[in-house]
Amino acid sequence: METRELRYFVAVAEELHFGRAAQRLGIAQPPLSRAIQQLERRLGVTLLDRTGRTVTLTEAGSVLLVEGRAALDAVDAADRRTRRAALAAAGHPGLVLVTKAGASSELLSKLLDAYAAEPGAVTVDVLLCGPGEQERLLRDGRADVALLHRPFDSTAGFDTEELCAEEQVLVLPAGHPLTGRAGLRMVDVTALPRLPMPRWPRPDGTYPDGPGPQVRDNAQLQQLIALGRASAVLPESCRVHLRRDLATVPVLDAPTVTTVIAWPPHSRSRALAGLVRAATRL
Amino acid sequence: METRELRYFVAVAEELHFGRAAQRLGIAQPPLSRAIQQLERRLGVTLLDRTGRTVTLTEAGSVLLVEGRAALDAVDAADRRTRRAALAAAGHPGLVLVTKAGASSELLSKLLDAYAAEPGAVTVDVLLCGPGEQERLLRDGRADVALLHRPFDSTAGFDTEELCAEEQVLVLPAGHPLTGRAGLRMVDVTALPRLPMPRWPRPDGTYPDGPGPQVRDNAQLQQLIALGRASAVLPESCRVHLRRDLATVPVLDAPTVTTVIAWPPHSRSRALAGLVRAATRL
DNA sequence: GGCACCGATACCTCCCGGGTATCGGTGCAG
DNA sequence: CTGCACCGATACCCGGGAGGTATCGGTGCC
Repeated sequence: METRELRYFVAVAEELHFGRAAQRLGIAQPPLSRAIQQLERRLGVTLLDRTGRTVTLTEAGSVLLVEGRAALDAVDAADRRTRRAALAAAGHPGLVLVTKAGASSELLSKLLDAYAAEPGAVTVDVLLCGPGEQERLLRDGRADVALLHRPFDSTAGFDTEELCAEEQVLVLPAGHPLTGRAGLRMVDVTALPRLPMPRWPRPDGTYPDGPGPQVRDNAQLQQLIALGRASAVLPESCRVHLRRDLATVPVLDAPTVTTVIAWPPHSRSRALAGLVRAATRL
Repeated sequence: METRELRYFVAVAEELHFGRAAQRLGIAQPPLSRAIQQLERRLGVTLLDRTGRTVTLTEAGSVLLVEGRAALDAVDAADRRTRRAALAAAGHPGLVLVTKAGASSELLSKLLDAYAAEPGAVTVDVLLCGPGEQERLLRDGRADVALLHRPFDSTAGFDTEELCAEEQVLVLPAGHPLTGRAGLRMVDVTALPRLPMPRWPRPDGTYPDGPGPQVRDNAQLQQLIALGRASAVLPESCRVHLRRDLATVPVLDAPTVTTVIAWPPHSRSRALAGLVRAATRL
């Protein structure tokens, strides 16, 4: 199986439309149809049902969508990591660390300081991204190491080391009646129809349905909470960089958030090992 | 990057010889040379040093060897898992479980029995293989799930669940003087020049250097021990299927062996989930 | 210094990936 | 029910590139 075929199939499987997929790939529709047919013939498997006017994935097709994406990420990772290894050999070493924008900033700066103090430390570029993007960046080689937050982020397929665990708090506009409470339960939180949880974009840019406002970043979220249009349950470490017009109340039965440092398995980089060592010593 | 290019590069990187690599790939040498050059040009990276008569890997080349193998495994896995998904959809479901030949046989049979008793259980094909091959089989899709033994096997990149931990014992010919001891230390074991540890083949079929005899499977190993030509440190569960003319002595400071059940991340199979559930309930 | 070895180059062929034009089936509007 | 718009498949053509053979050029060893 060639990566070209995989890329073509993934495009069709995502669009469920040969014309749009071809457009996205920058080729005409007929060659795309033929490539998919050839792929199906070589695999001996029907991947798509073209019944009438709609295209749907077969069982095997959805497996290939998932596995094919993973394989393409692995190929991309090979490409990028090779390029970066060449740069590193040419005297420009460096690590790319990715983490969710606005999370664990305190831990992160402590980590960077601790690592920078080590002998032989290397420049660390920090990449901030939206929720759910980190795993992708780590898998396809755009990043070398990530700070992930269980249970929100999946650590499947990575090596990890736990760094810290923290409870979660409900973030409210200052002066809200609940502010006086010493602790809340999740049922109390979901019983706040006037302050619904905001909706974050999915990796593809669309938003899930629900009552809450759409939100794109942390500043937006805080403003909405301050305006009394939303509330949010966040790890307690968020308090240090919260606006002054917001208050927090511990949520006693919210899941504990564990911050972990994660990296792709089989990493052999000396610099990465040093960073992980520095992290575990924090 | 196309998988063809990756396959070519991996062949050359493993052989460190364009002629042999071309032969292995079933093509002539000149197209192979050109393909590698083109790959280097497209990456903008020198992968191989052709200084005079020998070919060596550059730093970037060794990265691409490791990453490229992983990527090719991922592509193979996509292929195989898609085929198997089609078979499963056609009414022939089934799981392939791989484990080291001669290890954890008791645990394995208990696991298979427990799983078979579950409602909706599916046929489980058991694949036995040599040491170090399991991870490969799991990564490239030839197996769905594995029983691995830490710290011998690496679980990097897989999801795992611990099943049991056991201490290790030294296996000796019956009647050996040490047989009477209640426990040993590793220093006692390495101080047995007359009974050296055997040498197992590496994944590529070659043997490491050392004083011990070469050994290919469990029966060979036991015969060599019975003959007084070798000894071995093995998990204590091996005792149940040991020949009668062998004896065991606990090794107190040998690393604990943990048997884990491992599967590729992102597995969405119902059958696999059932098997893992059965395993954790053992 | 000659020779054997090995990767690179030159040059040719043919397959296959991609393009355009068109067909054929499906579902919706009027 | 009929026409039409939509969409994937087919027919056919073209060009690039992958693969083959012959050969060159550099290196190291006898």
